[in-house]
Amino acid sequence: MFQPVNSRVNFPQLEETILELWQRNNTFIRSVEAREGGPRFTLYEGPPTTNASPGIHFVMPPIFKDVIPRYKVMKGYYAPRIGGWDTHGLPVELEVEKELGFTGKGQIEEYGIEQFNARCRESVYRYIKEFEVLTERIGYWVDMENSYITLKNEYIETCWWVIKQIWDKGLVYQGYKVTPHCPRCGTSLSSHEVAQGYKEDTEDPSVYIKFKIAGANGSLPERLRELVAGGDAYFLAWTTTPWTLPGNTALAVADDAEYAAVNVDNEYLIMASARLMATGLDGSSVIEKFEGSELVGVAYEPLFNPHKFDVDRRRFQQGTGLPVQEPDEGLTYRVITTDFVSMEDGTGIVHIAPAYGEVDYQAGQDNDLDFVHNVDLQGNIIGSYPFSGKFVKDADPMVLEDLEKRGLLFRSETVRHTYPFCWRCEAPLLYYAKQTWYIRTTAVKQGLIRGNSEINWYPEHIKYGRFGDWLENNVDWAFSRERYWGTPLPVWNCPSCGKHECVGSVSELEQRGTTGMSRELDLHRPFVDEMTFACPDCGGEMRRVPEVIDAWFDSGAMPIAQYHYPFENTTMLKDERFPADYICEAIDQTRGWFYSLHAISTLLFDRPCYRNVICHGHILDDKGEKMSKTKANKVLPWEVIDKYGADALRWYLYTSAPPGNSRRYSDTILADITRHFMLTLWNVYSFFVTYANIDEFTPSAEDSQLEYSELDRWILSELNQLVRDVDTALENYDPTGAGRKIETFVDGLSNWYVRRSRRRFWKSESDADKLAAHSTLYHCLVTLAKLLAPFTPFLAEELYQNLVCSVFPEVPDSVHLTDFPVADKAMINEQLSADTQLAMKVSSLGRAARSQAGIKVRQPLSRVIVKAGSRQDKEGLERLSPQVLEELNTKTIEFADSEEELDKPNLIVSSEGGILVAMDCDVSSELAAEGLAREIVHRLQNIRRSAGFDIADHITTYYDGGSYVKQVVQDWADYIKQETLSRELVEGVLEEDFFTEGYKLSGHEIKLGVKRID
RNA sequence: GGGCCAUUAGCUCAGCUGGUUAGAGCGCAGUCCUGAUAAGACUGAGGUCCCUGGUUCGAGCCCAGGAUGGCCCA
Repeated sequence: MFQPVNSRVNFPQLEETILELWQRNNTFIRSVEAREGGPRFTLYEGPPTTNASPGIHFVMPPIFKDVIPRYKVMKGYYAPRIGGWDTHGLPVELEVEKELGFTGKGQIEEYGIEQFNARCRESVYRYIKEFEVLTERIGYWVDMENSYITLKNEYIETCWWVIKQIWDKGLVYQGYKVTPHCPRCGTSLSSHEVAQGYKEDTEDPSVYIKFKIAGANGSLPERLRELVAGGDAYFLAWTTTPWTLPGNTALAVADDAEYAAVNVDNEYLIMASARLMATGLDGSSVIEKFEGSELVGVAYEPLFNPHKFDVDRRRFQQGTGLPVQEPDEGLTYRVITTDFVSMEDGTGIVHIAPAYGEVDYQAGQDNDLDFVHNVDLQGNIIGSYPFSGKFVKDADPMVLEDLEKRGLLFRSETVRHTYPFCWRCEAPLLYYAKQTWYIRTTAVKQGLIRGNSEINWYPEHIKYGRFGDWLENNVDWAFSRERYWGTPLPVWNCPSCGKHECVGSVSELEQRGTTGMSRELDLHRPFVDEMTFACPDCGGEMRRVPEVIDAWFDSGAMPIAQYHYPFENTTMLKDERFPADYICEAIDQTRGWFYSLHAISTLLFDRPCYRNVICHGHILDDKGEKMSKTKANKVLPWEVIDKYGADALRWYLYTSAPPGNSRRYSDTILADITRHFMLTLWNVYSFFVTYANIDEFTPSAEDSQLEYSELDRWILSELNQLVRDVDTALENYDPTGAGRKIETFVDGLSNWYVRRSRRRFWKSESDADKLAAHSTLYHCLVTLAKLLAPFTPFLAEELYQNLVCSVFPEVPDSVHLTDFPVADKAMINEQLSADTQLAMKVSSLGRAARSQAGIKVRQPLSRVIVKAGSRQDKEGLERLSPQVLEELNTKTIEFADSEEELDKPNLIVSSEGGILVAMDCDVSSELAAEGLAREIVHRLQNIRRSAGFDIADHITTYYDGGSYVKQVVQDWADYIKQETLSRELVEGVLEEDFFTEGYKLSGHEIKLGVKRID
């Protein structure tokens, strides 16, 4: 006996009991260990950052990670999977800052780095708990007891080792460069972090500024000198960042463009001719025209002479850096030429502030320009400007006000454009020249590209699209952060002689005679900052530089850091733990983890560290918009799981769209999936168990003796095709294709096989045909359980436990310990598949014809006439005619050769795709009587059901009606008895304790009553 | 400004190498069927296959340009 199965099922509840079963039996670990000795399959866990409670976006990667190793295990692979948590970095610090109510870095230092970092540690462990609970609940099997955690000393030590390796290759350097800087977090961001924070439609000032040409300068071109002599002349430049104007040290023109001097209110403004129209100055009179090259070298007066505002002026000098310049009251700057002057926006004259733009900095270097920093690292204006002390964005209007007073503001508008913000704290980023530590990834660019050629990307276009392009445009990795909670950069500096040393391990620190290591070792700040050692060159005291490293570096080092290589697990590079067979994360990781993994692996080993990647899109809300806190459109995973269960969520993610696409989530889709797929399968299962228990069917291991019907052979053929297709799809990292095939199969199983087979299951006699039906359906369900195990592990387990474990005590005690099904090619019959599809089509057309004629299916008809599309089709239909006859409730099937033959008044025809199906709608008195008999059976069944009888209960049936009704009941007595499990049919009075109902059927009054026989 | 992806019914998605009248599920209206079914069948309404050109005997599919959305880069 199988456990009885209720057709009403609560999936979330069911899953909870399965979870307990797995826990009790230690099923996950055993599923891994059972395959020890098999070929190894390695998954790398991309560690989630544990800085907040997990949202629905968190469940997408683990669900796609899970399906492949589960499948591989069933195929015999040894696939231990280790979890991991990304615990360092800005996001964690921000969470703690929020808790403490901090708004800037200064408060952290006041609070104390030791306490601050302790809170960071506490915070991540708190969130790790939440992630663990959710991970388990969604059925993601990963070893969380041995998870790697990036904050551990061992993990950090490996990161140090990696940096030392790169250092020794001469690929770590400190550069004075313009980097995207977050004034709130007080640190530079790497290019992949910046990428995550662009906001479109950001409103900024759009201002046109007048730069007065210095008349005293003698080097003016002839025509310009005449111009200046006649009145004030200005260059007109455009900017969206007024706060950078005090840092202006040059104007740039395109040397081959035409510039015009126009007369505006008796002043002369010079700008590109091509931009006159866009600036609205095309109506003004053009006084003179110049080539851009003619303007180069022309001097103009600074808007703000730095010396008047107590700000240093430096100058680029080849080789010597940026020495401070002497004060100069009569300071002028000059026009230069560069190749990035746009004629698409602005005035064709570009304002250059070398401290605040990458190209500006470059221009400064190339032209030995002056360099003025008028902003500090917190984004506040320094010096003694009228707007000093203000945050740059707040200073913007004050800068303009000041310029307007002096008549230097030509026009002030606003513009909407795309601007980068800090991906975490949303402060506007400032491009800011400062010193940062870099890894020279550009030195291994060819290796990065070559390695990528060996990686399989799903979807494929990522390979030479987004990821390939990214590698082609590789820039050096700015990997230091001026922060607190992170892997400390293991570089020590000697203040006396300037020597830098990189430390690659704890033992190296010890060997150097490092002081400050006495306490219990913690490689984080501030403890590591207290560790000092003597400079090998001059004997000075070497101190660690203040920076920590980008947390992306941590996660990118995980292939080896999770094993504390090379300090432990020294064989890991050779025993198939490296590289990974499979990783899976969201598309935004092309510049994140996918890159940091690839970069570090290439730098260290000159080879990729992963072979196959599923790169999935994002979950959007039901309107196709990104889920975000501010929009309040976030879907919480727990709500979904508590309502529909993890399997439904998993199935949705696998089958609704290919993983590479972004997808819209809505609650109704989960409801739909539950009804359409999960419950359909469940009902087939429940149907099977119901009848198997009634018949005391016991599956046997060998079923070769069975007499399969055509229908059985058909579904078994479909099943074996399914096994083959699912296997192939999963082999090719295509869970979506595999899942969709399973869906189609389950639909056919339920709505053709089971529907067509019902009679075989409920007929009274237990014959060979019934046994074949039971065996076939049993085999389908058991195979489905195994096929579904990687996708919907809970439902699969439930089916397996009840259908298999309860019968065969010697089998593995979980579906996840079984082997993946193997297709029996001998069972595949393509012809039968095609024929059955045709029979379905003909049945469908026949029903359409009946519907047209208004004759219900319960009324038998004499014949159906089919004009098939081909001889082959006709033969196929002939073979399957019993199924068609039953489905259409007709006595005979005939075949026509031409459409004309179907053109008769009693024939109602329906057609599609060259197939014509005609129903003969003449209802003889015999057919009418049979129809009435079937109608009576149908009514009796309904009474039985509403009376609450069990399917197998026997009854006595009472009936009353006119003579025609009585005659029909007598003529069809055997049939009625058999169908309704009636012992006898009693004509006459209906006693009150019976269940009775009265009807009018085909114009005849009839009363029916039933009573259960105990 | 550049790159990648998507755009097919009200919604979610299929659509093979270019080949007859472009499909499914959900939803809607109606009819039917049903002792496994929370299901199923049939009919109907619902399509400018994002747009504009081009290649071709033939384009949802190939090519060019553009639009919208998502992601990424500047």
